[in-house]
Formats: sequence, structure tokens, C-alpha cells
Amino acid sequence: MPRGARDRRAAILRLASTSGLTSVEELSNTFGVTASTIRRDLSQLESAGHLARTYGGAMALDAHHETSLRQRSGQAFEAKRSIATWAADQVRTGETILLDSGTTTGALARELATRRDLTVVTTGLTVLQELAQATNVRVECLGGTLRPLSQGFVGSLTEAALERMTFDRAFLGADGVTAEHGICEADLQQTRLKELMGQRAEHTYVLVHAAKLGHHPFHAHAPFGPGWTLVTDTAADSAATAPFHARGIDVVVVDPDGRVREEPH
Amino acid sequence: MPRGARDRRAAILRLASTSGLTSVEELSNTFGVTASTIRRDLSQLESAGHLARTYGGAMALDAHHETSLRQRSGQAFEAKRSIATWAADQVRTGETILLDSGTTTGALARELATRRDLTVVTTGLTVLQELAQATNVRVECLGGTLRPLSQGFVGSLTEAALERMTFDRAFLGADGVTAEHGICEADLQQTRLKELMGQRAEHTYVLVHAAKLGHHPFHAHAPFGPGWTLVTDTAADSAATAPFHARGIDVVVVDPDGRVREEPH
DNA sequence: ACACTGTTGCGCACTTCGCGCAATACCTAT
DNA sequence: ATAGGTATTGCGCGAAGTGCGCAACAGTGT
Repeated sequence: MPRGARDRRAAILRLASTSGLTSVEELSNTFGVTASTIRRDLSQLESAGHLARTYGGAMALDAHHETSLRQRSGQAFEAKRSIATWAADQVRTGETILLDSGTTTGALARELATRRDLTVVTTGLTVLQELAQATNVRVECLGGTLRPLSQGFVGSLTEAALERMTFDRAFLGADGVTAEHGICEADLQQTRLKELMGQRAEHTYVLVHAAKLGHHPFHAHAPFGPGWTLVTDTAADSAATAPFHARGIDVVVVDPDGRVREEPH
Repeated sequence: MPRGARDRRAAILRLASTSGLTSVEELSNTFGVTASTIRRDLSQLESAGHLARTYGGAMALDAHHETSLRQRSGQAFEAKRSIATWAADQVRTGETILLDSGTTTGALARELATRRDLTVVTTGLTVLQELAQATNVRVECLGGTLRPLSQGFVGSLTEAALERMTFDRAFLGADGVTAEHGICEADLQQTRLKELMGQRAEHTYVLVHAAKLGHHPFHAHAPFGPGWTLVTDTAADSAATAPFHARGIDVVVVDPDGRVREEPH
């Protein structure tokens, strides 16, 4: 009954999700097939990214881990980590900072997890996940409606919460950035929120790896505020950063070792 | 230099966390020790719950997965799942429901992740993690300050957001529950929040597995509101549920197959 | 009816794993 | 400082898990 192949794989996923951890032998007995077959199933499910194989079995992989693992193998991961390291270095003890949603700010949150005497306010689920166990960091969430794609909170609830607070520093992400139009996002709700976030901080940084410079995949924009700093990685050549310089925007280019290549103002 | 044992394990954790996935051979080469030693390290780190071993290596385990796996092997896990299944069955299409923080409500969120046309509002990070990829469920977070232990949001931000909404159903967790004092939590901030949550819903359910019945580990309480329903599992004998009946509180006892043992009103 | 794709079970070689053992490094208490 | 106890490490071996090729078979489309 080879029809059962798809059904069995789905069942394996369900079992793994509910029990968290399953063994090849257990699955083999449950479905009455050989261990070889189970192994093949696990191989396939692993390739699909729904499962992680362990010694003699498999473990469930939730959405966060799924994307997280995918992110880590992405080409921009190193760039994001460099940017995050630099950004973490700007944060001083005792400050209250605002972290936008996104993977880059998630990386920054990871860097900050071991700090003490720090308040991190965020609109991003990724950030919350990274700081969930950081007992020495005060973590606040602005709330709102969860956007599935960006894993961030938006909406009137978010904006209302934001209007009650100010910050020492705000770190924003972006889907794209151009010197002319500023931050680019999928919809106006997000750009308005980012604009608001940037306005309520003493120092505002826009963290984008080089590939996003000069691109605007969507048509909602939030212009750079006065004094905002653009932070990117060494994959950005001077042709990419020049338009920002021309408009008087501070640009910081960080290399993988954390050194800064140029920092005009 | 066996002093390096602890350092090496910490370094392994760091490496695994940043790269997401590492191999025994790679680690062996990096630290200049035998594969056996690495395996022992991984064994220990796995027992400590910081790591998941794969075939020929290990993978990072974030905080969510850590606690999640621990929870799933906990003795009350089956009870929680039974309660969550019953609770999910109460939720009708189109409703807006409120989920408290906690592992039981997290299990409920998991049950609801595949539903459509549903709005879930929550104060719990666990719930958010379970619903992060649930594209057919509208997810809202009330925001607030993250409490590390309960992984839930509390504070004036949470309460302010709560005051702007009402719900068809609210599902609350608890550290303990007695017929006399109601829900028991570690501090007054949490009990006040739960009280508020229960007041703003049409139907309110208190989800607690049997071991928590009759216990009040702390001294902050939130009394049962009128019409609230206590939901627990079959490990609760009639001696445990009787005090609640005596006070006119509806009690639902769910067995692992989802059947209800008693439901007086 | 026929070919084709996908699935399954089996055997085999390879890799990885866990455990016991002896030697060594580290820690601590006197 | 020294001595005793604990923890760590490397090595060898048997056991377990894994991947791959092969042949047989089910389900599908022409």
C-alpha cells in the first residue's frame, strides 16, 4: 500500500510534534515497516526542513528553529552577525533600547542576552525568543498583531504602547533601503511604525546587510530621520554607500572582525 | 590542560549556537582532543538540556526547545495535553479568545494552530511561539514586561491593552488553585492580571492539572469569578474536586481520551 | 496492456556510539 | 607544600545506527 507513504510521513510529523522526540524503532513498530523505510522518511522530512534527525530517531522542529536554522546557513548570516556585534557594542549599561522585528535585530538580541542592567523593548518575536531566558535583561514587548512574515507586531496596540515610551537607542531593520526614499517595507503600517520607533529614540540605527542597499522591493517607505545612522557590512562597496553620504546620512560599514571601515559624519 | 573541560564545553555551546550545527570531527579538530572526549561533552550537555545530539554531531537548542522538551518529558504532560484538547474543542469558529501564559495554555495554542478564522490574544510567550507560523489564525499579543519564570507578560502595558478588548472565551493557567482562595500566583501583579482577564471574557476557564488542585504555593490569590469553569484531568479524585462543587464552581474532569468524567453545574 | 515512477525490504560496508580500563591532570583540605 | 580524592582523557572493542545498491512490487498514465 504505497499510498500510505505520504500519510505515514504526515503521521511521523504529528508524532514527533506531540512527543517531541521519537525513535526509529518506535516508528518502525508503530507503522509496521522496516527501519530502512523510516530512515528514508526521516531523511526526506529532514530535507524538507520539518524535522531534525538525532541518533536513532528524530526530534520535532518548531517554526522558530526551522527558520533559525535556515537563516544560519543563509549567505547573509555572517554579515548580520557582524552588524549585530557592532550594534551591541554601542549599547551602554543602564540604557533602554528598542529593537525592531527581523533576523538582524534577532542576532543583536542574542548578543545582548548576556548583558546586565539593560532594558530591551521590542516589536519582534525573534527578539523575544532570543531573550526569553536572559534573566539579567529586562524585556518588554509592545504587543500588537503578529505579522506572520516578519514575525513582528504591528497595529494600533503597538503604536499606542510606543507612544508611552522613549528610548536611548532604537535599532531598526528593513526589507530594503535607498538614500532617496529611506526604509522600504511591504506596507504602510510597518513603515509608519518604524518611523514612529525612530522618532522616539535618542539615537536611531538602521541595520541592513549590503544586499538590501539600494533596493526597494515594495512601495511603502519611511524616510530617514535626522541623525539616523545606517549600519551595513563590507559587502557594500563605496558606490552603494555614496548616495547616503551625499544626503548627509552617517554610514557605518562593519567587517566580520568587528572593525569599522568608514564612518563619516 | 584539563582545566579546559568547562571552558571547552562552554565553547562548544557557543559554536553550536552560532553555527547551529556542528560535527564531532570538527569539534575534535578545533579543540585538539579525541572524538571520545567530544562525545562525552555532548552527552553531558545533552543531559543538561542545552544541546541536541545528531548523528555525528550536535545541534543548538534554543530556550524554547529546551523548556519544551523538558515539559514534554514531564509527568504532567499527558494531563496537560488532555486538558488542552478538551479546551480546544470548546472554541468555535470566528471567536476571539484570550490565552494566559503557561505551558498548559501553550499546549492549547498548539491544538489551535491548525484552526481557521480564529483570533487568539495572549499574554504568554509560549503561546506566541506555538502560533508563530499559524497563518490562518490571527495572533495578538497584549505586550508588557516579560516575567522570566512564567514566560508571560505583565504590567501596566498589559493591563492597558486588556482594557481595550473583550473576548468570547478566556483560558487561564495557575500555579495553584483552591476552592477557598481561587487561583494562586507568585505575586499580586499576576493575580490582578488574571482577575482582569477573566472578567473581560464571556466564558472563563481555569486550566490546571490535578497536582495543582488544593495547593497554594504562594500567597497571592485571585478569586473565582461567577460562571468560571475549572478544568482538570482524571488524576483528580472526587475528594479534590468536592470543595469546588460545594462552592458552586463548575468542574470538568477530562481523561486522556478526551472524554469528560463529570460536569455538574 | 504497457511502460514509468515511486516505494519497500534486504544485505552489506561504513561510520558513529557507548563503555570499560588505565594514566594523567586538577582540586582541595590539612 | 603535599597528599588524597575527583574529574578528565585517550584507546580499544563490541554494539548500534546509517547509507547505498539491488531486486521486487504497487499505483499511475497512456
